[in-house]
Amino acid sequence: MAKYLQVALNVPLNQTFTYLNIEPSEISRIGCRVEIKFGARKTKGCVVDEFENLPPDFPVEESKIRPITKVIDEKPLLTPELIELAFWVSKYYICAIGEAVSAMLPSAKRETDAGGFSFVDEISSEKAAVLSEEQEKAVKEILSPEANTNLHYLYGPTGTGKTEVFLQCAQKILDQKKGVIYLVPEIGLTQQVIEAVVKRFGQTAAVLHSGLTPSQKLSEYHRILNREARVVIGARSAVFAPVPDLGLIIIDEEHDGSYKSGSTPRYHARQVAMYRCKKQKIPLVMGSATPSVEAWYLMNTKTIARHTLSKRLAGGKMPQTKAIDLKNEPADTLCISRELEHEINKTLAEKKQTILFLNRRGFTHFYRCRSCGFELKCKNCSVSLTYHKAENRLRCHYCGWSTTPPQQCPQCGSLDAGYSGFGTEFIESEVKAKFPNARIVRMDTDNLTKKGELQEKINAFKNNEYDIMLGTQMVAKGLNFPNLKLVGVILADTALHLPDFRSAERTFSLITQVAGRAGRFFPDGKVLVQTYSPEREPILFSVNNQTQKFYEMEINNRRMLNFPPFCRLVRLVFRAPTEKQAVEAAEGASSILRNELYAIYSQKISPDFTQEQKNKVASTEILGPAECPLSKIAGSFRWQLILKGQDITILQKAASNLFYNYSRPTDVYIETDVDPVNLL
DNA sequence: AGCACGCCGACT
DNA sequence: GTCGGCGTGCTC
Repeated sequence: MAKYLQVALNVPLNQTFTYLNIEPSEISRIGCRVEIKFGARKTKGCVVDEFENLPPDFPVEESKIRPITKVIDEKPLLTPELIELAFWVSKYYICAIGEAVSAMLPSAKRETDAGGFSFVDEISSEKAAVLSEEQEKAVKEILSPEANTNLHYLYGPTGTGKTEVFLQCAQKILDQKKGVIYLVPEIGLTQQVIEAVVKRFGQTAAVLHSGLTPSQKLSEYHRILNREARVVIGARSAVFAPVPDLGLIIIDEEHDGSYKSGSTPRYHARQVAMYRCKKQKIPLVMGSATPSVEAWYLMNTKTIARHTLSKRLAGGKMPQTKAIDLKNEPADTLCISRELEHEINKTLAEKKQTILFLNRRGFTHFYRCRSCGFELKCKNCSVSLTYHKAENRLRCHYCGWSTTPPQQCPQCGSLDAGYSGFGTEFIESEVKAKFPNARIVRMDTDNLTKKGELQEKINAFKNNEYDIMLGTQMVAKGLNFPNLKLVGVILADTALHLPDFRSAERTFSLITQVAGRAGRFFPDGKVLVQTYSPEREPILFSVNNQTQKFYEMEINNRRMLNFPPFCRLVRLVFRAPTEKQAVEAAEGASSILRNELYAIYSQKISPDFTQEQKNKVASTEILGPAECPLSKIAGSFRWQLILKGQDITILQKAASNLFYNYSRPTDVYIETDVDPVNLL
């Protein structure tokens, strides 16, 4: 047994700590949790390395090394593969190694989720369906050892049978005695996929979800480690499942935002999966009806192999989809247009169901012309400007540029222009007033804090206990209601106006996904999309089902404005109890970063850089400081800097030097976000 | 991040 | 004279 153990602790320090090993063991302790004394407190850590002799340049005196209190795990919880992955996560996402390790361990504090699942304990093995020609071909190509790439994408509209392809790929990997990780979005509405996996693989499956207690999760880890469970299904953090002899990772609904972690380490499960699969030389297969723009671009450049499913299996037609131009509605219209009202009444009369969808809460402060729909954007960044009432200015939250709100619309000259919007509560009252006899259920995250309530409401709606469901994001995902006939999007523009360069992508994806809910069971299913901007591409292309055209347009925009996938971003958020502190911290950091980049450029730090690399450093931009669009959260003021450049390693180097060496004032916190998914 | 140490103000 | 405010600094 090794004399010294290197222990990673869940503290924001970029180092490990050395302890004396006290418990003899035949096997290596790497990957085991240990209990230790750290300073004055008792805490837990994870062994990431072990050795017999201290290195000659060991930083502290040997007498200072304390023995561990005890070994928690007799057998390692993390394999050497995962320890290596933790070091990669720590370096790539700029977090302490201990923070990366604890994100992988079952005892990690529970990740937030909209609600837990409830599961059947009964195991009814379900047989594989017969594949269509398209599906057969996809399975074969994905698992082909001769494929040009290990990255695969299953692209196809709702109802074309992606799940069955995933399941059969998984089965073939199991037949090779290898394990599978199957990732699904975080939000509790993908229960159908989870049930399908559990039904297909029975005892061989392990489900990692947020409803599990730490001890339940630990027991699932043991089942995974001793090869009892070979298919692991779960949300984002399941990408770290310690599956021995991993053979495949599946990412369902790849476009979904919940694959990006919102707290340290801010990893993206897709990025982690890509790294893990590349290291293990195994395939990664993603799937969606609305791939992320990055993924689509990588398919175009053949970095990811595209496998298209085009045929609707159940025979259901795509629903009839139509945009309703709110500019043509009478002035006293609130949120339900005449046509939508008419269709809801028709659906109620047929005893069928309606879903009304509002794609975002809260964001009401954007400038829009109520005559032509024109909205003001930043001249530098091409994102929507946010109105600040106190100073009466419109401001860009990427670069800080600002302008006074025009009195009349710059495009059509109308005086009926300003800032506006509405939220779920308001719509609920209008729906209640308009359809007094309808049974209405509202679903948004505020409304569903209790665990299990979400699933109850879904089941109740499925059982026809309600006529109208009113909800945000969550109703867009993976739900199938046999009696659903009408889907109404209250205001498709709301996501468009988010001051974020991905707003077009999100708008397109949301409308397309919502539309996929209707018409799966009714040939005359209908989708009505209310908007002030029916001519805007994300809305136009989703309503007309012109997927290719949307991606072409959006990729061109990203290229012109130099946003991902044509550049890389690192975002730094400075949080402080007063605005002054946040601004000053961001300004201080900004000048340090400029010096940092100059030092890298002038080869003080990296004398081995080539001219090409130097050029990349020189073209790196620092945007801001600017106030975050969500300028105050839980009493903290938030300001941000955005690093933009061609080479992610340069951005990471500058950001990590800042993060670990900047002696920040007390009360100021820095959040580092590599490859941010949103900039709010 | 915690937790201790340490040096100044307002209480019994 | 003590209790306690949070600035600074260290943790194998």
